[in-house]
Amino acid sequence: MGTSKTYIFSPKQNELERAAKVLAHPARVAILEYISKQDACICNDLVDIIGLSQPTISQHLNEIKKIGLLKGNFEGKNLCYCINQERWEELQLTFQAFFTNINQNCC
Amino acid sequence: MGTSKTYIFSPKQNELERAAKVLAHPARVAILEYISKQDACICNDLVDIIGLSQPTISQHLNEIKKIGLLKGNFEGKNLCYCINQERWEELQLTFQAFFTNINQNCC
DNA sequence: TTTCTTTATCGTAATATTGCAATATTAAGT
DNA sequence: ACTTAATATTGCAATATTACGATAAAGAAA
Repeated sequence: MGTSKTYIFSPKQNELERAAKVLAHPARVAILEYISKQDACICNDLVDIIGLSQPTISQHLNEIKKIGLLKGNFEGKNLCYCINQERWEELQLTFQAFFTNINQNCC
Repeated sequence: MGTSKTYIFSPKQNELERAAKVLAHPARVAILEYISKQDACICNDLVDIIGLSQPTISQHLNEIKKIGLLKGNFEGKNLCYCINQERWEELQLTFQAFFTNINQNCC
């Protein structure tokens, strides 16, 4: 127990769930908002901006990375990354599709 | 620890996070998809359709209710409820707004 | 090479989430 | 009142998430 029974559900349902999970923390929302509004790659300073410890920010960034929302250089001292726009739009469509299907003939 | 530091973030960021959290489980996605595609109120049978136990479904429904996505009759034996369309559109806009702001002058 | 800066990983503690069996509740039907 | 059917609540076990101090790793700069 404690684990979601993902195998019961469709790939699309699990994909939406995975995308939603990334947005299901205000720090990740804040990080994504900040990066997506920058004019260039971001190369540090997230720790100061968000206000969580460096390890915590690192973990959150990793979650965002895992779903493919970041692209850039992830080697060496100074990271340089930004939003992976293709993936961004893909997820945008995923949410859009979810919210678009709804009937209203009811109570 | 184990608790998100929600007080660090803006109301909007926390609102998106709360909405995302509801979608951050495939069962809740499935439940919402099913209800939103019905032509009328739903009055039972979710347990059979989703494939989780009755208490578990009840808990998931409660999470969905808490964010205001369901309206209807919640008293008595046979529940009858459907999507609260106003709230649905509100959350749709919340996600839309989030995904709309993005710059692309980068790597 | 040593030092400094930046990011990642490890280890751990606190809390949250998920799931279900057992039980309670609620109201309709008899 | 008694039974039945549907949903809610309780209690608990397993796992996941969040956060951070300590430490490691990887370059850049001296």
